[in-house]
Amino acid sequence: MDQVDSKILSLMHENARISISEMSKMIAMSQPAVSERLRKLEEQGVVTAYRAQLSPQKLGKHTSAFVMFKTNCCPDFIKFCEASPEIVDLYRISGEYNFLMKVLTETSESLTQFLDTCNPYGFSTTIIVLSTAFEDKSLITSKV
Amino acid sequence: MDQVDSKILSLMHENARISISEMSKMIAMSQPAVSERLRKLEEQGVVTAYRAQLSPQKLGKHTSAFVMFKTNCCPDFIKFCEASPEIVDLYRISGEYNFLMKVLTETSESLTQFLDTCNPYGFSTTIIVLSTAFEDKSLITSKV
DNA sequence: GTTGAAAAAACAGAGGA
DNA sequence: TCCTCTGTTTTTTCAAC
Repeated sequence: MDQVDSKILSLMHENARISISEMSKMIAMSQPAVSERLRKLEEQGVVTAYRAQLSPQKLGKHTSAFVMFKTNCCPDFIKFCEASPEIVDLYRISGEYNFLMKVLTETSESLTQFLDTCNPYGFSTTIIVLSTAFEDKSLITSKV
Repeated sequence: MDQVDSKILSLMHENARISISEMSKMIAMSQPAVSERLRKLEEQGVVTAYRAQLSPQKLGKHTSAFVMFKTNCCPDFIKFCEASPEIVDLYRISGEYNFLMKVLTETSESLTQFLDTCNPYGFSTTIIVLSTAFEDKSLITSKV
């Protein structure tokens, strides 16, 4: 992991569909060399996936919320969460609550309906997202 | 936005570096047709970005937390957050707190140091992430 | 790490259901 | 309108160095 790798990761964070040849021009290195470095970063698990980022709004998901949950049936609860399309992220947390999840629903009504389906598993507190200032800031501080 | 578009978005969520030609085989449609559909989805803003997903651990970020913040100097606070590399996500929220942020730091010590830098802006509550059950579940429920 | 040739993919235009 | 077919250009892969 040197500065060239950092630059590759930084470019890939900006646009994961950039071609290897374009990257190779930007970092002044031959295309097979860049290709091999990227392959190694994938192999080492530094790059875990390449994902298209989709607009929730354009897909009809207009309500976003974080829900903190307190449950004592963890394995079942995790299965339930995996099967719930509304839940995009699920974290195990410390403190009064067990879990924190990010939820996307069409409307506040469908959020209510979703919360009702969670009731059998325990107690929750819901934090409504009013707006997103920014998301997915790069983990890499690339020089050059 | 028909089922073919859904399938394209689903494939792109799984692997954003998939080639158009491979997708065209999978959905039994010619390559220019798939290419044009993807172009339109980008143009319409359904696809907002393509990002490499990086492993925080492999980049030395071993501590993950959500921090709720209460501040009365919003514009300045947002600028501060944008300039803080530890903060990857920032949301405006309803309730007792103003903001919710996701923070990644190297250790719990560096999390403490980060929280100290936030002090001038208001009050915070920190939720430590013990583990991630899952993240970035697909927004698309693609048939076929 | 570079170069250069072969294979694959993306692009752009013409024409058809 | 949306798709397919086809030829051209670009990119990727793989050999040898």
